[in-house]
Amino acid sequence: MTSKNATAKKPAKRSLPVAIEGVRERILTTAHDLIYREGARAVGVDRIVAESGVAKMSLYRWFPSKDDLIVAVLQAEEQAVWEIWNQNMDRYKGTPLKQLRAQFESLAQVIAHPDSRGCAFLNVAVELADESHPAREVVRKHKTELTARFAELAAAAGAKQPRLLAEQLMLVADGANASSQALGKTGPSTQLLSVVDALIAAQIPRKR
Amino acid sequence: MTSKNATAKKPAKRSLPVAIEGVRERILTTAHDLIYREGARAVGVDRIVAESGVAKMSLYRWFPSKDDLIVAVLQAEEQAVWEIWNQNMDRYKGTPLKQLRAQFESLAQVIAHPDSRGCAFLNVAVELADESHPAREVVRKHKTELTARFAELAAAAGAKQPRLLAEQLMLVADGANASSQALGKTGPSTQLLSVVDALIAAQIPRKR
DNA sequence: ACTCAACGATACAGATCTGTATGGTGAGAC
DNA sequence: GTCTCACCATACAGATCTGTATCGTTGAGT
Repeated sequence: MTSKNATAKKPAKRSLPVAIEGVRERILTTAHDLIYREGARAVGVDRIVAESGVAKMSLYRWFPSKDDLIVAVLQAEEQAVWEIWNQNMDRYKGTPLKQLRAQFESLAQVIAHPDSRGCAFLNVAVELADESHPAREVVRKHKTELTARFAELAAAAGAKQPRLLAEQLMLVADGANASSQALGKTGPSTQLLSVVDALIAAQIPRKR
Repeated sequence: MTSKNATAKKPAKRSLPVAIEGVRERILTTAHDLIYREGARAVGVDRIVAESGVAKMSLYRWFPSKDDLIVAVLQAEEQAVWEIWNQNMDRYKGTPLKQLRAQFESLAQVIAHPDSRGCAFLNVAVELADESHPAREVVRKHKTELTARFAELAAAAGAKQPRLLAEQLMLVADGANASSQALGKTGPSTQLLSVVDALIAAQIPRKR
């Protein structure tokens, strides 16, 4: 634990130009990349330090522990997810059914990418089995929020049971992510959209 | 690597009564349990040795390396899965649609159990990111076989596109497992059967 | 010009990991 | 009785892990 700076204040006290913000960001970007590709447990801080080209003490200045770094990585991932989400929302503004389906088209594309290793949140949840791990709370929070937004969209699209449809969609979203890791990107994960369409068809009568 | 016994022969050369078979089995059972509950990377061989009450050298006599032990654990899990599968098949012999649904009722029960930590194969695939890891082949093999059996059942049940339905079902099966780890056993994973029914209804006209 | 803090570089402490080496014990084979 | 081998117990080697300590440098604020 950091002995200095008992008042948990960020080191950048006077200004935060390119240099200072750059170090933290570089660490976070590298950690995000490595942890996603190889796993939070498989990647050590020495590796993150080496590949981000910073000093080890710099990492521990910005992140009190590796666990804190993992939490920060997931929060960064969450931000990236919502950016894509919002892009899809903007593109089909006013047509909730298309917005809903666009999110899954987007997910299907991400999963099909060669570098994809599924859902970063699910992966961390599997690797850090202890549910009291701080990173697990980030996972729960994100998945809960995602489910809520699906429910909103489902309601706006005229679903008979929006909450039910939202949970069904979460199930298949996680399924596509997980399955793509077990059986590759040409396996069952390619059926994501067909399942989504079947579930939507069962709840939203006509339209489109 | 084992220096002795270059001819990869099992140590039990004359007889294998309770004592000899017992040690290997105890190691395997303990490893299965620990690895499933806490993760293959989180659990060390020292821990497995301690909790199974054997000598460390006994572990390395039966399993040349930890990776080999992990492979053996997955193979044992696979065997356990097929036993449950066969029980469900026997119970509804002659009615493929009921057999198919029974497999998912069974899965739903397993997932809902307090000690469940999802699918052992998916978890290992996430933890061991390197797809050339020997354990990953066991995962692929199992999931491929499972998909094939779903397709057989789907065809027997009269599905229009059995292979498509099989892959859809694999997707939701993996989804229920994964989601139960992220959002708990009261979340989207509880919708497994409702999704399965929707997919079946879309492919199998009447019946039942 | 002076100060101060972020930063790089290196070394280190202490724990933990996989795998090996070694010696003692006990039970079945001969 | 003697031999053999699976097994237990312990210690160890060497690598790797998280986190800390230390020193020198640099660059911006005053």
